[in-house]
Order: sequence, then C-alpha cells, then structure tokens
Amino acid sequence: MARQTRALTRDAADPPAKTTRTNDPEATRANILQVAMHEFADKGLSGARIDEIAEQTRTSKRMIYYYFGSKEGLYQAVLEESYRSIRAIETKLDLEHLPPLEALRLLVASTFDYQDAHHDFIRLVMVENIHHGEHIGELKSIGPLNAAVIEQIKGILERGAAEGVMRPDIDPIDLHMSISALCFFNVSNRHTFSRIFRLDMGSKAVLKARRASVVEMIARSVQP
Amino acid sequence: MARQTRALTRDAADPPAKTTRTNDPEATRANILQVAMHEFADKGLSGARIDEIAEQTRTSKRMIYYYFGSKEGLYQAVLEESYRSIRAIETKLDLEHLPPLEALRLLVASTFDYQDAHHDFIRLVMVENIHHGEHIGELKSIGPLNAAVIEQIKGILERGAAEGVMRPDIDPIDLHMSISALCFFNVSNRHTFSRIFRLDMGSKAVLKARRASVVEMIARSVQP
Amino acid sequence: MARQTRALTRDAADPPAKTTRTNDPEATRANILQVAMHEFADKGLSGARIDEIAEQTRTSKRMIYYYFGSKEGLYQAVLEESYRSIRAIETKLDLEHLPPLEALRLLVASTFDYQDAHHDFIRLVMVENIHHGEHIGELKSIGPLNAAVIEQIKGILERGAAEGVMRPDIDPIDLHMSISALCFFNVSNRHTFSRIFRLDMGSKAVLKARRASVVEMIARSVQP
Amino acid sequence: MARQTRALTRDAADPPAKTTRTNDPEATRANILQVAMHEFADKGLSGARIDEIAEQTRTSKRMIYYYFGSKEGLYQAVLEESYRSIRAIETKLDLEHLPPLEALRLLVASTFDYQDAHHDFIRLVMVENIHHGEHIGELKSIGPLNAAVIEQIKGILERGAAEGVMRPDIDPIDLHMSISALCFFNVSNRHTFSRIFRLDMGSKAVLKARRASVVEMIARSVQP
DNA sequence: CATGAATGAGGATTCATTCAT
DNA sequence: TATGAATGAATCCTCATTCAT
Repeated sequence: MARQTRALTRDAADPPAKTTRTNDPEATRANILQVAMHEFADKGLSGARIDEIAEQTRTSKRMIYYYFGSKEGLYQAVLEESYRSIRAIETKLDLEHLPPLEALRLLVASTFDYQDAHHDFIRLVMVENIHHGEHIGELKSIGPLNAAVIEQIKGILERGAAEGVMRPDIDPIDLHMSISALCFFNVSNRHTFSRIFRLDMGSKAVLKARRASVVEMIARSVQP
Repeated sequence: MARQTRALTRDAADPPAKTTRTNDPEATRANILQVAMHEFADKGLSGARIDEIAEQTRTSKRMIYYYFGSKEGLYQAVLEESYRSIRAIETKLDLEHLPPLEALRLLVASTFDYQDAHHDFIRLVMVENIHHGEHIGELKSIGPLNAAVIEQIKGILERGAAEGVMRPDIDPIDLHMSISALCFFNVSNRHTFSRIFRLDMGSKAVLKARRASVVEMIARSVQP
Repeated sequence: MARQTRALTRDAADPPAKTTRTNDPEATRANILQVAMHEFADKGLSGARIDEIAEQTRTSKRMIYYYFGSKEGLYQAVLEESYRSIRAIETKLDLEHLPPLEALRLLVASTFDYQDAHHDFIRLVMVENIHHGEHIGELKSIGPLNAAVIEQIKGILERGAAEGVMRPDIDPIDLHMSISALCFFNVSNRHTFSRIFRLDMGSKAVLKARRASVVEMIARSVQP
Repeated sequence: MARQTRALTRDAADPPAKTTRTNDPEATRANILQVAMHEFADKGLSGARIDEIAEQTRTSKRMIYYYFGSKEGLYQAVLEESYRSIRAIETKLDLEHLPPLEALRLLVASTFDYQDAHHDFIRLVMVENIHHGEHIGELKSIGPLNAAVIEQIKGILERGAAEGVMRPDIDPIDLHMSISALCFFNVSNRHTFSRIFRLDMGSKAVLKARRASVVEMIARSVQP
C-alpha cells in the first residue's frame, strides 16, 4: 500500500539547482569542522551556537549531529583536529643544520609567528583550559605529537651544551613551557593587555619588537 | 561614595545570622560578587548561570538584577572588583630598599605566587580575552591602577641601570609583559599542559622549580 | 570511516560473504518483522525507533521503507503477524477427546502458559490498546481467526451442558473474555503488581500457584 | 465534549478570569497535572507531547519544567497523583456491616464500576507496564496504600471462613489479583476485544452483563 | 528590600523519511 | 536490491529576565 509515493518537496523537474547535496562525506565533515573551529575559538564552547555554526556551513544543522553527535562531540573533534594540524610547522623546520643558538632562536621566532598566525588554535586552547581540560584528556593523538617538540628542543640543548654555548642543566620541558608562555600570551592576552596599556599588540611594530624581545629572552636564558 | 566597605570574604565578626534578610546592602552586594566571581571564573561568561549564582548566594536572584541590572552588568562588576583587588599586593612590596636585581627577583616571585594563589582572577582575565576584552574597555579605574606596576618596574630598571647591573634600554612594559606571560601561563594553561606532558603543574615540587626558572629567566634578561 | 560494516548477528553457516546482500526477500522481510516485533513490544509504537530497529536488522533502514512503507506500516505488519501466529496453539490442542471440564482446564492452563511464553504478543496487544485499536481494525485476517477459539469454547460448553457438568446459559465470548483477562493480566500488569506487592510475579512458584488459581476459578465458574 | 470541567483544586471563588497570571502555584501545578494525566493516558509516555499538554494548560510550557523538571518528572508526578487518588473509593465502602459474601460482591462491583469510570488511571497503569514499571518503583506512597485493599479482602475472607460461607485457604493477594484482572481487562483491552469480536464493550448492556459475570465468578471462586 | 512565580525567546537534539549512487 | 548521506519538522529543554505580592 504505497502511500506517499512522491517526495515531500522536490519535483524531478527542479532546475540544476544550487546543489546543496554534496554526497561527499569527507568534504561535509571538513566544512563543518572548519566553521566550528572558528566559532568555538571566537565564542567559546558555551558561547558558540550550533545554529550559527550550521548557518555558515554548506550543509544543515542536522548533519552536525549526524557526524558529531552533539555540540560537545563537535567541539572535541575541533580540538583534536586543531592539535593535529600544528604538527606541520614544528617538524618542518630544519634546525639540525644550524648552530644551536641560532636553531633555538629560529624555533622561538617561528613559534611566535606561527601562534600569531593561528589565533583560533590559541583561543581554542584557552577555551579548553577554561573547561578544565576535560575534553583533551580523551584525545590519544596529542601525546606523541608533542613528544616531537620536546625531542627537538632536547637536541638543540644537547648540541649547545656540547659546544659549550648552553648550560647543560636545562630541562627541555621547562624551556618549552617558557617559549610557549611567552608566545602564547601575546595572542591570548592581547585584548586585555592592549586596552590596559593602550597599545595595539597586534600592530606590526609592536609585534616585531615583542618577537625580538622574546627570542632574546629565551636565548639569554640558556646561555652559560 | 564609599562603596565596598566590607571584605569579599566574610569576617568572623559577622552576626550569627541565619536570617536571609540581611538589611545590609553592602554585604549583600559583596556576597553576590564573591559568588559570581567564582562562577564566572569557573565556567566563563556564557557558561555561568544566573540561577546557580543566585542559589549560592545569601539572597535571591531578584537581588542580582536589583544591584547589577543584568548578567553582563554582574560580570563587569566582578571584573572591575577583581582588577581592583590586585592592586594590594603590588604596592605592598617594599622593593625600594632592596638592591635592584633582588627587587626584581622578589617582584617576579611575588607575582608568580600571587597569581598561583588567585586562579579565579587569572581565569577571569582569560574569560575576558575570550570575549575580546569587550567589557574591560569600559572600566575607567584600571588605567591608573596598572600604571603603578609599570612605575615600580621602571624604578627598578633605573636603579639597575644606574648601578650598572641592568641594561639601560629595557622597556618596562615589555618586561612587565614577560613577567606576566611567564606567571600567567602557569595557571592559565595548567590543564592542557599537564595533560599533554603528564605532569602535575599544580604540585609543590613542579611549582617550586618553575618559579625558580621564571625568576632566573627574568633576571638574566635584564642583565648587561 | 566505515561504520557498521557487518550485520550484528550472522550465522556461522554464512558463505564467506562480506556482502550483506541477502537476495532472499522473504528472509529479509521476516528478519525485519522479528526485530520490529520485539522493539515495538518493548518500547511501544511511539517509543520504538526505526533507527534502532534497522541496526538490529540484517539489512538497512532503507529496506524497512521498501518493504513496509512507513513506521506505521511496519507496526501494522508486526501486529498482523503476531495475531496470525497465535492461531497455532489454539488449534493444536486436541480438546474434543477429553471430558468437557478437563478440556476447559487444559484450554485455560495452555492459554496461561502460552501467554506467559509470549510476552511480546501480550505487550503488543497492550500497545495497540493504548493506541485505541486503530491499527487492528484494518486487519482482515483476525476475524475468522478468533472465531475458531470461540467455536472451541462453545463446543466444550455444549458438551458440558449435555453431560450436566456445566451450566447451559454460559456465553462463550464472556467466558473467553474471563480466561483472557486472567491470563493476560499476569503478563501485562506484572511490573506494577510485582512492585506494589513486592513479589516476583515471574518466579516459577508464583506462576504455578497463579495458574492453578486461574484454572480453578474458570472451572468453578461454569459448573452448575 | 467539555474537557477540563474543573480543576483539581480550585476554589469556587474564582473570578471569571481569563488572566493567565495565576500566582497560585497549587492551582497551576494541579492544572498541569490534570491535563498531563489525560494526555499521558491517551498517548502514552513517548506519544504524549509536552507542547500539546502545555497548550491545554492554563499556563505555559515553561511552567511544566518549572514545576516538574522534565517530561519524565511530569509523568512520574501524574503517576503518583493517580495512584494516590484511588485510595478514596476503596476505603469509602462500608463493607464491615454486610454479610461477607455480599461484602465481596459489593467490593467487586464497585471496583468494576470505579475502573470503568477511570479509564485514564487504567491506561496509565498500562503505560507504566509498557515502560517496565520503571517509574513506579520510586514512589513511596503506594505501598501502604495498597496494603489497605488487602486488609479489606482479608477481613472479608476471615469473616466468610468463620461463617462457613468461604473456603479458609484463600490468599487475599491472589484474590485481589483476580478481581483486578477481571475489572482491568474490561477497560484495558476494550479496543482490541471490541474490534475482534465486533461488540461494543463500552455499551451499557454489555457492561452490565459483564459486571454481573465478573461478580458471579469471584463469588463462586471463594465458596466452599 | 525581598521572594517565589512566571515567561518568551531561543538552544540543543531527535525523528521519520528520502535521495544519489 | 541495497546503502550511506542527507533533510525538515518537530520535540524536549534552558536561559536571562520580569511581575505580583
């Protein structure tokens, strides 16, 4: 007893249309992720609205739930994807062929630039910290990922110590934390700091000076 | 217009009081602020719930609106109050009678300790940055407030330069930013960093080592 | 990310086959029906979920619509199938060769056991009554089906009256209703009754006693 | 069909009123409960719609959540209220001054009539059984409530045994179950049974005959 | 000042169903 | 026949805010 033989709202005669219908799951997923990353970074987990995310998407709100199950699921996917994508820069640098101090300076400068170029990631990390890191704990992929950075720093420190240009007792994780802190702050606290001290921390001049200062500070900290 | 005659955190001298009916506007206001500060710091601006704040209060939800007008008004009051209350420590230190390098070391160590002791404030600043510093701009009181810190640093730097133990070309604001960054990060990124590197950044041992490292780094950065 | 590549319940005898492709329409239909019967019985018409049914099926959601058109169509098919399948027991009993009272006792006992063994059917009837019997009215097959039961009872009553062991004025339908009521309740109201009176109506001991009680009650009710 | 003739607990003093703003929490709560009881009885737990309930209410959907927290909370409150309200009839009958057999007949007839007059309650019990009695278990009030019924039956049985008009070995709970089963079925299975046997189980004539039959069956079952 | 009740506008999530391949 | 992707219309629930007393 075939009831409702036809679709509710499509004629076959429809014009070629805007074709929303992608039927390319990877693309759909990626599109949602990209939009969501920006929204979560911009408004936070509780501040972001699924409706607004959906609107900026090529697909519909329903698809978000189809692929990610819930707002939190989407957020977690965004987080994971974000952490995954920073691996790039950090392994791209060819530091091994530079003298250790120069390698360190380059690493710091690159980190500074990279973080400045990726506000969304920085802010996502802030958001995650506001939420007590509850969602990052379940991600498996980030452990080994960050191990690489530490290895890199350790390599530099060892070479530096061998050459006598760096102290031999520096903890790579501690150093990494200092680099992170100095670079991170520049993005994370930009708004409050800029307003309080009435300077534009995003301006080219300020950034350039600050970068030099950070690089210098790190360099000095490892020297004998 | 002396408002806030009372501390945020109940004195022991308070009357037995089980009665909700306080009849002490200042106390009511302070109580709301104190609860709200913790909630906003814990959950963020969008994540905090007026209902939950009201519940933890000695009074009712209606009073929040009576005193602060709206959720945003409450948030802003919390922010203002938070910034105001850090003035204390920074002017309390008697740095002028110490040799410049020691003064600097003490300032950094104190800042480190103070920030570690006031997570709520740090997190509030994070929250405000997530919201693009939209609410801090309207606060008039914080400008001169922070000017004091800068003056302090400037004083140290001048004395240091005069004595030849510090470089003369150091920008006080830049130095303040470095100190802030290094101390701030320790609290702000504790959750993600701890999970990623599987270490407890809140433990006494880690804190102690980190503090020494930060103090050392700043000290080295100003030396000739 | 291929999710659910394989059916949930496969026979070991299956050909190596990775193909879900059954190519046996009847089997597919029957499989869906069986799964759906259980789900509708368990959760009700509105409570059951097409997705959950599909998941437990050897095939996909699309097939449900292909074969049954809609959720309601599926429900109706389940209902029909359920009613059809109870015909078996009721015609299987060879009551004609027993003395009338014994025949009645056997009929009642069998009905009791059968209903206890077929919760899904009982619950489906409950569900259908919750829905005001809207779906059973359209089933053509069940009229004659139940006529058989009545004939059976009528036969027993006539023989009983002829032999003087039963009253002659008993209405077969009324008697059928009493038998049904007493047997049905034992399954249908098991949960509430068990909880209220803190006894396990599903336990062997309780069931045995209850069955005897029901058989006795019916037997007494027809005697002169 | 005048639905909602009277609120459950309204004063006679009510102004004509169309005013929504009742500010009479008890009345609001009762009004919601009454509407919800009917909806849940009519459509089941999953079938009922909070929106539809709200629409028939004097207040809004929001109030349902204010008072009952969730759909399930509302359902549970309805269940509890329903069970509570049947206590009335069962203690109202003055059975002690009647000869035991007549007392029993009156109890059965009254139960039959009461259940026939309270379809919503019967259907609610069905719904609860469909949901495996998950919500009734948490209600504390119904235990002692039903103990009263059993005491009543026990009293009759004891007097009947003493007078020699009833068997002494009858289990009160078992008897209660039989009475319940026979009366309950008449309402619970009315739709399917009516359709299958093409008779109107709700008609006066059928009801009258059925009631007599049930009373007679129970009476016979206890006699020596 | 204080309180519990009330509310509209949104916000997350689910569901039966259909389409492209 | 069969399947994963897609969808619109609900559906449940939450939130900041206001009103009557």
